[in-house]
Amino acid sequence: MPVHSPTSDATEIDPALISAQDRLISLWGEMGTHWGVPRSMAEIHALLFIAGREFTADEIIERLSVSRGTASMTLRTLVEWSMVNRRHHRGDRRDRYSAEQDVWKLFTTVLRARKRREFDPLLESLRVCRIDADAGAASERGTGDARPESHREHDQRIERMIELVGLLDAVAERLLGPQGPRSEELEALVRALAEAEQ
Amino acid sequence: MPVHSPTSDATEIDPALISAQDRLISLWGEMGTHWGVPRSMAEIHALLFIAGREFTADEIIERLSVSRGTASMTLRTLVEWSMVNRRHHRGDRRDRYSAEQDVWKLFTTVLRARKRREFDPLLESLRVCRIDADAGAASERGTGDARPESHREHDQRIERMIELVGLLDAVAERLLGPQGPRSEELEALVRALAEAEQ
DNA sequence: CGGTCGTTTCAAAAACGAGTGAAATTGGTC
DNA sequence: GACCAATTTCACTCGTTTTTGAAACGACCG
Repeated sequence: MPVHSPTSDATEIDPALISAQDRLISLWGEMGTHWGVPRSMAEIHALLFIAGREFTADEIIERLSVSRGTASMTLRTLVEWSMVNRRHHRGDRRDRYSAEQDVWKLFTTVLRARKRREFDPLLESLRVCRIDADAGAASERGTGDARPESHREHDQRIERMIELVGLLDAVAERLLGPQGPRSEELEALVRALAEAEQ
Repeated sequence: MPVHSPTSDATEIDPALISAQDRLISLWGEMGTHWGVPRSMAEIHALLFIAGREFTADEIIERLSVSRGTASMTLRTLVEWSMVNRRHHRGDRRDRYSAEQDVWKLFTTVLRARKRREFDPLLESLRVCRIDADAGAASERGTGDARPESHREHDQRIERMIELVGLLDAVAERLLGPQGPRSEELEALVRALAEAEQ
């Protein structure tokens, strides 16, 4: 076995390191449950990130005591979401998994995913919550009734929500950039905002 | 009963309005489940927001078909988080609940709550995930060993996470301001960021 | 090809969290 | 201070989501 491709046993017998990693893995798993991410998914990602090297599925399974099924499904999802890379090594049938090490890229990846999966559809659904003046009013236009006050107020509230969500969406868009995230620029922008004078 | 204090029956017999409200309530409840907020909590808040008037607990219970217990617990939490105001009316033992109508204030309220409940403790916990050079190294200082490479790398990764979370925390701090949120300013800031040149 | 190793799928179990409703409590009233 | 209405609490139920583990699948190797 080549020296530069050490196994888990060879590299990770350092109790202080292991225990520090475990603290982060537990913490991250706990955070996950508060943010709608399955605990094992967060834990697996935390392990790959903090160890900063490639793992085979079996190493992950053993280290975190998760089932084969969970590891497989979770890794697939993490790869789909571009949080983890899968690599095939010649001469080894086992795939190796590793996590993006740039925390800013991680951040934008998550932001992008949530925007696409939640903000964009939300914006669309909100529009449907308006009381369309045409739809209902058309049938009773003959009465000469103006649109009821209550309808106008309702629509104003929806409109304000749309405006807020749309604005946040635009901020995300701006941060992500039109053709993929650019970490340095994003970081600079956020830093500027954080440090702006009170 | 005074005319200016109409009951649910008196004000809300407009099917178009009710159904539009219901659409929003369902949508918001659904969003809640994706963001770690109990469905009923999101629904109750949506109802109070979109109706834009005060409700008694019983009105909420009937309108949303939730149990007394859920209504009580949820309203308490919503009031704790300053998302909903409770008001006592003289001559009526029932409390009335209403939601903040300014969506920007809502946004800052949520931001503030999540920051306090999640970001701040997270930052604290992350620090504990470092391999403190003093703690472990002290016992084996005699060996003359420098701090292992693996420990330095580990701490660097943690440090980068702390930096990211800390920066987001600082942005939130900046947006919220030192003595409570100021909606107009916040809105202007976010608008500027959204519209900045690409 | 047949065997081996690794991955994926899926039905069932376990764990978790939300919701219920009756009982206890509170607070106001006569 | 006893009663009544409203609110809160909490042990339990119910539904969902997560996790498991075994079986099916697929790919690579000799």
